[in-house]
Amino acid sequence: MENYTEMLRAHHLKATPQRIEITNALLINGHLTIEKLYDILLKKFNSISLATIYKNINLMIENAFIQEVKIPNAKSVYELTKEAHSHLVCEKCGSVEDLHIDLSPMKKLNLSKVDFQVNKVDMVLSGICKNCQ
Amino acid sequence: MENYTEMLRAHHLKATPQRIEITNALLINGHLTIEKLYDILLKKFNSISLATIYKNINLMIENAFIQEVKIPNAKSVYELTKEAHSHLVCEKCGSVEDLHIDLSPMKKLNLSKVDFQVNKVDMVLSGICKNCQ
DNA sequence: CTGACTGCAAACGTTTTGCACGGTA
DNA sequence: TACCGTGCAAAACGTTTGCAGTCAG
Repeated sequence: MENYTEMLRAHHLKATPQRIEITNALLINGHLTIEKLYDILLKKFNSISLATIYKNINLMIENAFIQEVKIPNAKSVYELTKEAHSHLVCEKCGSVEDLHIDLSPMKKLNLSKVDFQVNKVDMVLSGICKNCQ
Repeated sequence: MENYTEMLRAHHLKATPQRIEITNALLINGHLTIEKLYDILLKKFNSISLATIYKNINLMIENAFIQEVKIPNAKSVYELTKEAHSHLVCEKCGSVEDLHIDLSPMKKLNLSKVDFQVNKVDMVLSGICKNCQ
């Protein structure tokens, strides 16, 4: 928390209560849609605006504090930026979990037949989570 | 072409000129946004409606003829359904190419520590394509 | 104290819907 | 011929913008 206050200031962004609560909600919940984030923040600020959520999400994406995760057949979720990882998405309950798996071999495509310089790998594994099995 | 006419009928969908042109455009172009698809179809049908495009895209997704590909920082593209594969997206020119690479090892996650039954793997590699290097 | 941020309302772009007409089977 | 599909217009949705008041630094 204090952590993100400093991070915000380091990027010349004011550490408003709304912004701190956004990072907090993501820290606790891991992955959130705009909708759920709004619901959560409404409990803390009874008159927070969706516009504020959008403005801050976009600002924080630009500053690389958070990232959007696009998911097949579902709304995007947002998460705090951490080391590169993939995602497990449950087709039943919609839960999203991180999967830390080494995809660096994928970055060496330029050495093989396909001539493409890979900068980033986004992988989503869809299936059934532990609880839903 | 005749191919898709049959496929449509097999699914109790009428093989209208608009639908045939959609499959045709995807067959020729590989990956298209709604926007580009609309532009292409406008040249064949000077009064085609965006509503028609959307209705048909959704219908054909439901019938598994085509698939949506969600791309980081860009609009979704649509492609004809074929065997599972990944995508190479150029960050400079925006081009999308198929990459046929074996990801079946990813499906065996349930055998390891992570208990998750993987049904589908969606991977997008972002970087710089051959032409843009 | 001052510029940045919030919340509201309006605007915007994209996607969906309802309906009358037209075309496929 | 019967019904499905098209095109139009309007509506619904998610997101962005402009602005006046407020707050963090």
